[in-house]
This record gives sequence, C-alpha cells and structure tokens, in this order.
Amino acid sequence: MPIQKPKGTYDILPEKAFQRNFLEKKVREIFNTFNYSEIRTPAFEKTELFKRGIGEETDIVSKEMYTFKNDEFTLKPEMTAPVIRAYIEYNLGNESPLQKLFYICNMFRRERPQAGRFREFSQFGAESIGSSDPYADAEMIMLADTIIRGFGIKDSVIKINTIGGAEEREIFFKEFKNYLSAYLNELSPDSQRRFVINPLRILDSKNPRDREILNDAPVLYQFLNESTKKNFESILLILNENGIMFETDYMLVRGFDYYTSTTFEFLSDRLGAQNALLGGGRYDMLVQQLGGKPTPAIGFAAGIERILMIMEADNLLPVKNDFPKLFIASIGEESKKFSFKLLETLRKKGVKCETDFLGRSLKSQMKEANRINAEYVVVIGDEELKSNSVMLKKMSDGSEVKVTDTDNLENYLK
RNA sequence: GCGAGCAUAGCUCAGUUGGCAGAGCGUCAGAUUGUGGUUCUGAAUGUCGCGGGUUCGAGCCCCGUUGUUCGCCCCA
Repeated sequence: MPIQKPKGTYDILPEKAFQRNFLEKKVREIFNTFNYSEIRTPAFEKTELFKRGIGEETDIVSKEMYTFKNDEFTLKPEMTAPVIRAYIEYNLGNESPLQKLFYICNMFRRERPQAGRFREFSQFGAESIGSSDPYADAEMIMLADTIIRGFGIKDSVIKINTIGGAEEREIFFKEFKNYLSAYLNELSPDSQRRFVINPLRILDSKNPRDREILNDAPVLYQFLNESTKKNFESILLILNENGIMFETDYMLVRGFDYYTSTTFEFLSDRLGAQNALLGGGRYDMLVQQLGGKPTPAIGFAAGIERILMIMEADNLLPVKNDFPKLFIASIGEESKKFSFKLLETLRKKGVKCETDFLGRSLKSQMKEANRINAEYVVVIGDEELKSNSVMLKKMSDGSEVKVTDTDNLENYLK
C-alpha cells in the first residue's frame, strides 16, 4: 500500500500553487498599503499558551489540538495567541504604542474534514495592538473588506456585533439562563450542553426549536454599559461614513474566550455548511491575560481555502501562465552540447528557457515546446553549428528569423 | 466524538438479471528519415481501495476495514 497524505491535509500541485501565490501577493500588497508589517512565529508553541489564550473549555483546546512531547507543545491552532506572545516577549509595546502586524500561515486543528474545513489549513490575518479607538475597529474591518473586495468577491456579507466585557456578560448570563431554564428540556441536546459550558453559543444554534425559544430571550446588547454601546455606535457610524455595507447581528457570537466588545464576520452562503470567510474582533484582555501590560487590541483571521473556494467558483483565479520564453531543440550529440551551453548562458541572463532531456526526436521536441507553451523555439543541428547562426521560430504564428548573433539571442526574444 | 454517501486507467466517469476490464480527455509513438498546434493511425497504463464471505463464476451481492466526500458539533 502506497503511503497517502494524512486525513484533512492537501497537496498544493503547481497549478494551485500558482493561484495561492497570486492570492498571497495581493494580500501582502493590501496589508502593506494599510501599513501592517509581517510577523512569523513557530509552527508550534507551549501548550499552555493556547490553554490560557483561547480558553480551556473551547472545543479547540479541549479536543482539537495536535499536542506532543508529554503535552508540552502544540501545533498552533490559531495565530492571535502566538502573535500576542511574541508582542509581550519582545516588548513590542515599548517600541511603539501601536503595533500593526499581519501574518499568512498554516494552522492545525484535529477536526473532521468537511467542505471548507481541513486539519492543516491556511489563514491570513491582522492584529492591531495598542488602540481602543473606534477608528482602530473601523480600520480593521475596512482592511478586511478591502482584501475581500479586492479579490472580486461580491456576495460576502459583513455582520457586526458587540459582546461587551466579562462583567457585562455575567449579568446577561444570569437573566439568559434564568429565561432558558424554563425551556431546558425543549432545547436541543447540544444547547443543553452549551447551557452549562458556554451559554453564549446557544445564540448561535441552528436548531429550529432553539431559534424559536431564542426569539423571546433577553438580548445581550441590552445588558451592556452605556459606554460600550456608545463605542459600538461610533464604530458603526465611521463604517457608514466610509461607505462600508454591513449588518448588525446581536446573535453573532464567536468561539474563543478572548473576545470582548466588537466582533465581526464576513459570511458567504456558498461555503457548504461553513459560512464564515473571515472572522475577528476585539480582545482587550488577552495581552494582560498572557502576562503583558493591559493593552487593547483587535484583529481578524481569514480562511484561505474558503476564499479560494469562492474565487474558484466565480472564476476569479488566474490560470498558470508563466511559460518559458524559449525552447532549444537539438539534433545529435554535438548540437546537444552547444544547446546546453546556450541554455545556461540565457538562464544566467534571466531568460526562462528549456531544452530536451529525454533524447527525443525533433518532432517530439517541437511537440514538447508547444505543450509547455514556449514562446520561441530554436533548432540546433549540424547546419547551425557550421554556419554559426540559428532560425528563431515564433510559435504563435510560425514565423522565423535568422539570428547570427547567437551570443545575444535574448535580444531577439521580444 | 456522531450520522450518511462514494471508492473502476494519470484525470472525468460508463460498466446491463452476477458471465472476457471499457470510453472520453491526457500521455507516448508514427503518418517516407530537420519543425509544433488541426487531422488520421497505433501503443502503454488497472491487485476494479484492502480483507473475508456467498456463488460453477463477483467490479456488481453480503460482512468487515481503510480512504474519501458531505452533514452534526465547532470554526477560518
């Protein structure tokens, strides 16, 4: 039995690699325009980081992490905790009161694979650390919006909510649980479980009966402080003033414990059962929680596979088109020697070119040149060696020109 | 962790009540010996996912197993 790739992973073959490079290049350009700088962190971290950062009770930490070496280390399941760890470790807050960082990297979660869900997957994301200004929230959402629209994705909907701070939520939970306790038996088994572990997640339930019950439930927003609400209103106003289309959704909840106040998602209904293309929010307590000074921060992460999925469906991805400029065909040993030298000379000058390595007939070499979409072909045979000149053929129209200055062949490859 | 579907050539897939393993695309070669694309001719490539069972006979039926896809959960 040949060995296969691990479950939930994928190989990126050349055609796909080309598309991902295209996507990453575009993402980098936009991050750069918004003055975000790239940060890279190790593929694995101390397990403790994620336990403290994401929350021990979350599904990810409790059952989806790839942990090894006596539970000491874990392949990163998300990027915010590692970025904040580095922020604290290198005192980046001292270097500058506002750090704007972005990343593009792979992450690991031991989930059952599904449409748009993998065990090793890629995200790009940004973290803006140091500001609690509503304009920082707005910038983050506009940055995400610029990237998503920049890809030509049109039907993604932005949903925004605020979930307040821990104290505000405590008050809400009291009322919320009180209300739900009357319906406890009617709730779905999942929601009954959530009732104990993480009541906030019940707001997210897809179960129809759960949704009915939620219709008359207390709304979190009403339990938030005036300042929290005011801040949220400011963000919405700024977005409006800048032409960003969004919907507020008081049911929007996110999976990690570190979120406070603003949360947002970019949704699409074309991702199978998954619907989030991008998700993020404010996490004003995390830096402190991980041992740093109290520092407000906000960020987002976007699923690259999910974005590619939509772009593929909408024909927004480029086809690999980095073809060789020249194919050098040769006939016989002597000419092969000469051809190989010519190949090397041109490559040193930066010309993308190719020759035959299979000892094939001239006809086959021509076919090969055509197959790889070489723009030009030269045939090197005895005649060419004798006359020290070559016929340069343009494949698109079959036209040929005689070139005697073979040392500077690149000048004729227009 | 739970549920459902699928597994035949490199790719996409046919395969009849159980009776010789197939097509299209791709790959390779040739169409008078130094010029591609179009066309024509030909060729190679399969443990029918794997292991059992039923049967004179299994790609097809049954059981198990692995992989995969989709959904639940969760998330990007």
